Amino acid sequence: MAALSLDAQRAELERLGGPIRSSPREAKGREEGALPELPDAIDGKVVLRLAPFPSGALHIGNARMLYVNDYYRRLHHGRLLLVFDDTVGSQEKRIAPELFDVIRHDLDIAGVPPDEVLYKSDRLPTVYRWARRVIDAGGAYVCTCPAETLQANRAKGTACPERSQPGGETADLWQKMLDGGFAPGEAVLRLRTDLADPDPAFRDRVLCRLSDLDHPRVGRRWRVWPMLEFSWAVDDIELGITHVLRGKDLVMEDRMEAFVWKLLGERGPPFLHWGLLRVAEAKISKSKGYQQVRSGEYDGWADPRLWSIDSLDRRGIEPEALRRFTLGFGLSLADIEVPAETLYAENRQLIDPTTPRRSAVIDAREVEVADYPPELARTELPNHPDRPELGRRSVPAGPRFLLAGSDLAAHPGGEIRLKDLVNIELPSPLPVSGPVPARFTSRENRKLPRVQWVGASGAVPVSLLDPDGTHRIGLGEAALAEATPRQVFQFERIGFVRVETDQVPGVSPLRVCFGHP
RNA sequence: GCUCCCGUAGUCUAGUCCGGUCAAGGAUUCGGGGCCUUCGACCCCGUAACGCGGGUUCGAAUCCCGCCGGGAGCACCA
Repeated sequence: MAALSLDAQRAELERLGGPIRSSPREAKGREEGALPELPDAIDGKVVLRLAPFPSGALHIGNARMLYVNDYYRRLHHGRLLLVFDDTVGSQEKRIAPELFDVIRHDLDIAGVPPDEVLYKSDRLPTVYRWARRVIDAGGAYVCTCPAETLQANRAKGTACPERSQPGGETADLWQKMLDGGFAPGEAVLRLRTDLADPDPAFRDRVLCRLSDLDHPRVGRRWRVWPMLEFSWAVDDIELGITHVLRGKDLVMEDRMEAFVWKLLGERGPPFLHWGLLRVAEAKISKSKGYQQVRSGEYDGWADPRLWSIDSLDRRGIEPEALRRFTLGFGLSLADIEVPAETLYAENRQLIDPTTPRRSAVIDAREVEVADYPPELARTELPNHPDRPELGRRSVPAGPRFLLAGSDLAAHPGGEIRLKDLVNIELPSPLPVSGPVPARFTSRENRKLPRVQWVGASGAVPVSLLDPDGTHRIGLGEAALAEATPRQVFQFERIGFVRVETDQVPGVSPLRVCFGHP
C-alpha cells in the first residue's frame, strides 16, 4: 500500500516532467533552493553521462552523481548515458566482471534509468583515431622512459629525450605501440603541455599506455588503452555530451580535456562540479568492499555495511529519500560530511504515514500474569496510531506475554503498563530463569512506564539485521507470520524495518533488516 | 611541498556573480513544553552562524587585499 501510493506520486511527478518534489513541505521549503539551470542548456537537447568504473557496487557516496545528473536530465528533458569507464584499470584497480550488471541494477533501484548504455572498452578505435589527430597536430610524443624516470623528470620540469621527437617518428612509434612492438611499461603516448606548468601533475600527462590485463569484456583484444581523461576528451565530443557534471576530484581532468580540444580546434562542453560528500557512518572503500563481498565476509552487495544503493533499499530507504537527501546539498563545492540521520529524516517523512506498526521485543523473556482478565485473551490494535484508515488487527494477548529483557530489567518490583493493554506488577527480584511471574493490577490508563509486549501465543521469532552487520533476535506478534518479502514495518519503540527480499512467508525466523529509528 | 577548491549556527544549505529588501531564510540535530497509550509522528517555543584583520563605500555575508583554517588533486588508477 505504501509503495503503491508513493509510486503513484512519483509517476504523477514524472509525468509533469519537473524536478521530483512531492510533499507539500518540500514544495514550500526547497523549491526556491532548486539547483541552478545548466549553462546554455537547450530544452530537449541536453546530453549527460554517468561514468562509473565497474569495480564495486554504487554506494551512498555515488548517489550525488546519480541524482544530480538525473535532476538535470529531467529538468531539461535531456538524455542520460551510462558509459562504463572500463578502460582496463590496473593491477590494484581491477574491473570485476559481474559489476556491469550490478551497477545497472543499482541504477534501476535508484530510479535513474539510463537512456543508453555504452562501454569505453568498445570505443578503442575512436580513441586511436583521436590519438592520431593529436600526434598529427604535433601535440604528443611517444615516451619510452621507465615510469620512475618519467615522473622524476616531470617533478623537476625537465624534458625526457623523446620530447623533441619529430612528428613522423612519433607516428611510427605510435604504430609500433599499436602493433605490439612494445611491452607494457615500455612506452606511453604523452601530451605535450608545458614543462613549466605550475601544476606538476599537468606536465606532459600520459594520454595512452600499454596494458595486457585481461579485460572482462574484450579480453586482450586491445593493448593500447587511454587514460580516463583522454578517453573523455574523445567521448565528450564524440558522444555529443552537452554538460559534464562530475565530482571536483576530477577537476584536473577538465584541464586535460580542454587542452586537447583547444589543440584540435574542438569545442567541448562546460564542466560543473560538486564537492565530496561523505556520510559520517559510512566509512567505505569500493575496492575493499569487493574483497569483503568476494570472501563472503559480507553478505553480498546488499550488505548494509557497504552502504550500497542495494543495501539502502534492503533497509527500506526509499530512492526518493536518497534523491532529496543528495539534491539538498545543491552543487556546493565544499567537501562535506553529513550524518546518516539527515537521510533517515527524509525517509521517515516519506514512509512514516503509511507504514504499519507491529510489536516485537528483543531478547524476549516470558512473563506469566496472574489474575489476568480472561476476556483480554485477544485484543485489537490499530495499524497506525494516526491513520485509522490503515485499519486494525487482532492479536493474541495474555495471560502469557513476552517482554523485552531490557524492559524487565529496568523495572523489577515495579508496576508497568503493557502498552495499549493493562497494568501489571513485576516481582522483585526477577527470577534468574524461567517465566517471570507477574500480577494483573488494573486496566486504567495511568502514567506508568510503558513497555512493548507480544502475546506468547503464536509469537514469531524475529531476526533483525543491523547496519553494522550484527543480528538482534527477538519475538514478534503473531500477525507477523503473514509478513511478505520487502514489506516495511515500524517495530514500535525499535524502528523501521524491512522484511528481507528472500524471506519465505511463514518460515521461521522472520528475517528483517533494520532501516533507522 | 606544489596546484586547485572551499570557509554562513552542532551538521548541511539559501543568500555572494548584479552591495541596501539579510538585525541572515530553510532542513536536520539539540533543549523545553504540548499531544497521541512508541524511544515514532504531529504542534508550539527556544539555543545557535556570516573564520580573522584591514580596505573601498552613506551602506559589505556580498567587492578588494592579507592572514588563518579545512578539503581535494599531484599514477603508465578511475
